[in-house]
Amino acid sequence: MKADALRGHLDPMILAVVEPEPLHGYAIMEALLARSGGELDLPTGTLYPALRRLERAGYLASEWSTVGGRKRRTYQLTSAGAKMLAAGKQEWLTFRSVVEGVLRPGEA
Amino acid sequence: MKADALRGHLDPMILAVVEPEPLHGYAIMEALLARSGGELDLPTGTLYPALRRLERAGYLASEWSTVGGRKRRTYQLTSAGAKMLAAGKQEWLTFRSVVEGVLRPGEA
DNA sequence: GCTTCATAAGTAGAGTGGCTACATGTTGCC
DNA sequence: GGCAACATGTAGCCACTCTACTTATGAAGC
Repeated sequence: MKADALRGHLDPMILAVVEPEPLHGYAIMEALLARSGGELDLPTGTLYPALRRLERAGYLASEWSTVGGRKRRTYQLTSAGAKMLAAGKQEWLTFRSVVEGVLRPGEA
Repeated sequence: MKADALRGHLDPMILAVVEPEPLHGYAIMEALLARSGGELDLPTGTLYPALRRLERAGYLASEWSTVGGRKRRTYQLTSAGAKMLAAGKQEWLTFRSVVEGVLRPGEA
């Protein structure tokens, strides 16, 4: 999977994995990896800046904690983030229908 | 639909519309608009550079012609382009399953 | 004749966001 | 002592889409 493909789709995916429960960055990486069947292996240089961006934008809120001597920054969805996630899901459906309307992926 | 969403997905879509028959730039724009149900209205500043890029890469071949006093540059798919298109369709299926695995868009 | 829209192709420059590569530190296993 | 996994982060690159602009013809409306 090419890198650019992710552009603009990563944000809702991050919001989606923290929706059911707050997670720290490393756990978010693992959740994305698991939920994508091992396909979505984000480099830290992508994830951490994305988290800060989402927090600055008000979609996530973070809190520091220490577990077993390791510092963690745990992110949870804000109400604005929940709205953004819902909008993102809707946009995905539109995007998908656009691409498939043009690509007709069945006709290989 | 946000602009970035298109990133990395535009190329296969362009290849897809010129697959059945060669088209010139303006006609490609219209074909994309039609096939996407009016959603994909590309600015010329996106399309024309993309076409040149795809030609430089060997996926498209172009030819000038004049129709009704208007100059047209008609693009057709090369065999490398056809391969690229097939690969692009496959990649789309992977990408789709990754996003939907993470997003679970049904659970709105 | 003049304006305006659709047709047709292009360039310049900006912005953004995911990437590579690097930096830092802990815990636990061999 | 050394390495893997855990955990967080920054700096800078680069590719692609965008806005805004330029050029030019044909047809319709007034």
